[in-house]
Amino acid sequence: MTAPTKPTIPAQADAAETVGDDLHAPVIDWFEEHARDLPWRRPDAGPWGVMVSEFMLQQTPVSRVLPVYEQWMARWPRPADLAEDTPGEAVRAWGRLGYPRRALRLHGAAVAITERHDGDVPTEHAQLLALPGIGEYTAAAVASFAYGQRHTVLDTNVRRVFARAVTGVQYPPNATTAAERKLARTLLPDDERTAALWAAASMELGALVCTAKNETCVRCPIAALCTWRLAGKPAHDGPPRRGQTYAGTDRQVRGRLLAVLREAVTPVPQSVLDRVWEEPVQRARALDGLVADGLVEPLVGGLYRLPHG
DNA sequence: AATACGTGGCC
DNA sequence: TGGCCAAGTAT
Repeated sequence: MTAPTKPTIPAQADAAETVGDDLHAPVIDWFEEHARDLPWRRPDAGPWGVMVSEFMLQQTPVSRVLPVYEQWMARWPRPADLAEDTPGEAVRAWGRLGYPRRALRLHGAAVAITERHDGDVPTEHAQLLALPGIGEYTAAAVASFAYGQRHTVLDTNVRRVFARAVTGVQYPPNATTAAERKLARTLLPDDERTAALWAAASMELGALVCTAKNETCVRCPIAALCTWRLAGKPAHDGPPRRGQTYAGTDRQVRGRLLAVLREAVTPVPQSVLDRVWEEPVQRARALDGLVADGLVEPLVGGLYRLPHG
């Protein structure tokens, strides 16, 4: 069918096409000067190192990932090495990084890579996306950082940089919008190598300079072009961004239960787990949830351990 | 679309 | 001191 009326191109996207050309060089130059020397960015990290780092960095600061990453890569230097071990060992090695389902999914991804991809991290975005624990962002990140491909890598840092520099607002929307994806595509350099650099550079800018709080515009390579800054840095208006409650939630109980099981060498009796939380209903619900998620394996006789299978 | 999912550092 | 924040994914 033909579209009788072509939607008007939003003025922002139109302007962005021009603006993009002004942003790329300064941001990439800044990156090449100021990029952190992170282990997963070194040439010897390889696609598996990039992928492991991306799993660990989901919602988790670099400083806490570094030591766990080093131990992980030393122990499981290839996907097949991790696949041979139990998922419980992955959960244990995950330590206190948080969101331990990531460890389970990373193990599952390693198994899938071993079975379906001959042990090599796949190169295609669609193949990456099909792996457990890999969503839109991580698929693009691995394809871009590990294989130098041209993808829109839209994480919280990049979204914030775009929101400020181009859209002129302090914070991006709560959830990623179609408009943001469109803007990211518009801003993505045509050249593959430049696009990959741009992805890493715009993310690093958001992580180091254009931060959520206490942004340091004096160090920003595109401050002169930043719409938000030029507008006087107006405060975020819209609906408040949902905070994450934690104290007293099932998540806290799950955390305590799993902490006990991570430290245990032998199966743990129910009675020991019972001590981590007073309230029995919530305690039972949390444990059931962990079992349902595959993070805990119940054995006969009221014993529990990290999953072996 | 909204919600669940860990943990710890910071101001 | 406690809410905010940190390279999201799955349902």
